[in-house]
Amino acid sequence: MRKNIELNIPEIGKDGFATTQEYVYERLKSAVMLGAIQPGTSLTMRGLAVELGLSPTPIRDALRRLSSESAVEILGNRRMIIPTMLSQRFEELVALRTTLEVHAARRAMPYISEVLINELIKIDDEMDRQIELQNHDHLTLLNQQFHRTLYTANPNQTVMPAINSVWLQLGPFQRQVIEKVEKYYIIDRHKEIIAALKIRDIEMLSSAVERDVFDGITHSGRELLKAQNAA
Amino acid sequence: MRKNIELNIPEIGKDGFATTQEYVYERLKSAVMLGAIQPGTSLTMRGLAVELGLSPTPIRDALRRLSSESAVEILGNRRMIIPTMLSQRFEELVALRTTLEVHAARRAMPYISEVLINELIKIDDEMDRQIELQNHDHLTLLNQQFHRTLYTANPNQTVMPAINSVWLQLGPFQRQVIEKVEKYYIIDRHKEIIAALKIRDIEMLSSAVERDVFDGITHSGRELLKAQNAA
DNA sequence: CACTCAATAATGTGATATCATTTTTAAAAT
DNA sequence: ATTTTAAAAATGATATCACATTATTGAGTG
Repeated sequence: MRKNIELNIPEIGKDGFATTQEYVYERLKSAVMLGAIQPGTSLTMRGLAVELGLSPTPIRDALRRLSSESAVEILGNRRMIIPTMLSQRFEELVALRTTLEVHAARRAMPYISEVLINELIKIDDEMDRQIELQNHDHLTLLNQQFHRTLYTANPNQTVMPAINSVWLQLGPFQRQVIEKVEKYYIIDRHKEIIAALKIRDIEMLSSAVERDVFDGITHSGRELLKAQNAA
Repeated sequence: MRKNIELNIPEIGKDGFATTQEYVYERLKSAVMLGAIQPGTSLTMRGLAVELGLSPTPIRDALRRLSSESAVEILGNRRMIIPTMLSQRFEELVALRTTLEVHAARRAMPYISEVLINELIKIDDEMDRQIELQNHDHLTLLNQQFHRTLYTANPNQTVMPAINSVWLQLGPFQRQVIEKVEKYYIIDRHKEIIAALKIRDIEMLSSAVERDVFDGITHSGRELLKAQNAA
């Protein structure tokens, strides 16, 4: 029997998307980002087509796009799965994420305005509220919104696609971390980032972003992987 | 009348590719990389399908993949073009390329072996031969092979897709630089990279890679853009 | 009970058809 | 000549179909 894939993602509604393919892409992307699809799950075009009530064509497009972004892995036998995390890959991903986000923040610095800082403060305030509610999905999205707002302050930035790809690759694992690590403290380094922006201190900004990435997933991710290896 | 797209790329032959889509992708990728398709050229699925004697389906897959990698731009009206280079985008791309390649080199350092160094020397020797022949296409490919060999020494690296994307975005412009800048010196920083690898000096490696990117395209690219703005 | 292997089902790929939208064209109007 | 505009052609998006390849199943065998 076919193993049904859980897509318990808030239905976004096909409206507002120019094409069906884009709708499927955004839906699957958020499912991967938020870890709604378990690593190891194999995806089939026809299966998803039935599940979403569409023809395989737009599904195929969306899956290809996701595989371009390393969000889904194409096996030799043409099967597609959400990759499982391994310790070495994890280390590479967080190192790359740090490099990319520090780069993006530094390149955004010249474009920081008071308006943008206020926008970031607003997002961060909303995050504080969601931390109390322990709403992890919403928190993940807000966290990404915070970082994306900062990095896209630079109107010519070319780094967001790479950052998105890394986020996608870490998404499913982060969900596992949140679920399985008991004491998952959300430490908010955004205050430091905002402080650095206010005084236009690029070195302080760099290290604040670096710490944000480290505290956000690196430490607890390593713990989970160590526990998995021991078992 | 339809403007025919020049695809004067050495026919690679459909053999050796698992799927037609992959063949089209590799063919178009090398065309973009080597600048065989002029920036501003608009690509149509049906046009390419006729040109390559295939159905639109695999063409579509390949184009979508290339657009995921920012090699082709999708306009609002669903048209696709090879993007033209602008000064600000160029600065972002070379800065990102530097960041990514320095990162990749540093993460590869622990995996460097004597065998790998010899492989790099072999590629570099071949480059020296091609420099004399002024064979720019072959040189570009060898240069990429040199860098890819270094970065993929790390078996867990996750940065190559991002580097490939940047290479693709700089490809068409680099061709223009080679063609239009009179004195296009190819300065070979690979000797420095190899020397740094031999003595396992990571800071020397970082700055050698940085200089290699700068000398390779940054300086002459800026000159061309300045000349274009003046005109 | 474990294993082999053939038949059956399911899958990804690529081609074709249809449709709404966009681009091109060329004739008409100024 | 230049602009307007309506008809024609071309295009991308999606659905459907055919086919070769791969996975699954289950009966037979040890």
